[in-house]
Amino acid sequence: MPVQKIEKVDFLLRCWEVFNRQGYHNTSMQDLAKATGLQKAGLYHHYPTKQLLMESVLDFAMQRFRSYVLAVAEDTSLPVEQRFEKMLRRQRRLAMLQRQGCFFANIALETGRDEIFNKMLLLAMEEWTVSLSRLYADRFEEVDAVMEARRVIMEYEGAVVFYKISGNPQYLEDFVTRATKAFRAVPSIQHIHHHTSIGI
Amino acid sequence: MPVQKIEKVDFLLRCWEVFNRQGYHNTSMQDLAKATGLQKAGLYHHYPTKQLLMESVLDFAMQRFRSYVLAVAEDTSLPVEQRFEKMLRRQRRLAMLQRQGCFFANIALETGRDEIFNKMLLLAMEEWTVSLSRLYADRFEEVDAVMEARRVIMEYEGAVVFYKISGNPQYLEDFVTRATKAFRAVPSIQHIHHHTSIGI
DNA sequence: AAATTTACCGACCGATCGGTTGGCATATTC
DNA sequence: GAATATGCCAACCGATCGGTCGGTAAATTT
Repeated sequence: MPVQKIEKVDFLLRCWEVFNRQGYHNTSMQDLAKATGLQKAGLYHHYPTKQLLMESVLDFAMQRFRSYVLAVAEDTSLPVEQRFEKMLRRQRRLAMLQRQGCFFANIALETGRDEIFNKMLLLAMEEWTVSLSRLYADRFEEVDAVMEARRVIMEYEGAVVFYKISGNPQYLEDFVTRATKAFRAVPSIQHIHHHTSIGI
Repeated sequence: MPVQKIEKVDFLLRCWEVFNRQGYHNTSMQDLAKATGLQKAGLYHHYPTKQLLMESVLDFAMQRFRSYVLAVAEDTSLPVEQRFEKMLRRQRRLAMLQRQGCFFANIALETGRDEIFNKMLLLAMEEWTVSLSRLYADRFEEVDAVMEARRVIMEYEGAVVFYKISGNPQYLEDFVTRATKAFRAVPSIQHIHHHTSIGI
């Protein structure tokens, strides 16, 4: 076999950048070819359809998100408050790269009704939620921790909407400040593993 | 001049439905023609470009949003807590029509980087914020009322993302419940018009 | 060294894109 | 009733869409 013109990781990264900048429908295979240095037919050698290529890109994006953002939650060398803030700051930084916002939300709102990427997208959002909820674990019971984590992610997604149409990073900055402050304000409970049974 | 095939309001409504269902880039002039009963060239008789047609649709959408959702804030026949909940319930209902979510957010995330509709979109979001913030007026100082209103809208937009990829209305329902409960929990202050000047 | 597998490309496909043109029919103005 | 203005459409434009095909050149297997 001949030499590759581009490594798989580089290839997916370039595609991700284009999809993130232009959206799914507004990105053509021609655009992706140009961005990766291949020809259009070269893309179809590796991926049978645009949709399947996008699924690979989504998968790749999730891996990167996992290692760049979600991994912070597991870094036990940092106190939980710092982990929380660091996670939000990394989310924020991602959103501000080229002012694209949140890749998952972009694709979610654009293609949600088509049901083509929803399974992957929901999986990503729920994994994100679980990850963030672990930081609430010593402050809330599990159900509440998950709900609060989801609420914070929702607020983040909304902040991204404001940021994206205004170009003003203050919306994101305020979000981080507000959420971090609220997190610190919740008192830590000593996590008594109380099963709800009473008596006997 | 010959008879019109369709009233302007009906025309814009049909276009809005299509744009809301399919997004901006994924909607063709052909699609709009079919939805309105005209031919493509007929559209171009009224609007010189697709972009300008969209601007009219955005304007129309804002008018409808104003009268269906924002107007609730001004309905002084209802106590402020009920106005608040009614507004959120109407937002929620709008998002669930055909599961399209929030029209403004859809277009914002799809076209935000293109800078073509951002001015109108930001105007819409800020008008929404101001409207909702009026309900906080007897609970917060103005700056805080605006910030809290914006925060609730952000949370709503995030809830819509979850709803759209899951099809599960519970995300929206929980949002309304949570936000309404939080609103009721804030104590009403007697709105002393204190200018920040001290002494003299 | 022959056969096979792989990475890739130039050229092409029918369909559709946003947009244009010329003209027809109807309602209004004069 | 002639002139004008309007609402609309059939047919068309070059460009681009997602996707296909036949082939070439290089690395690997045999």
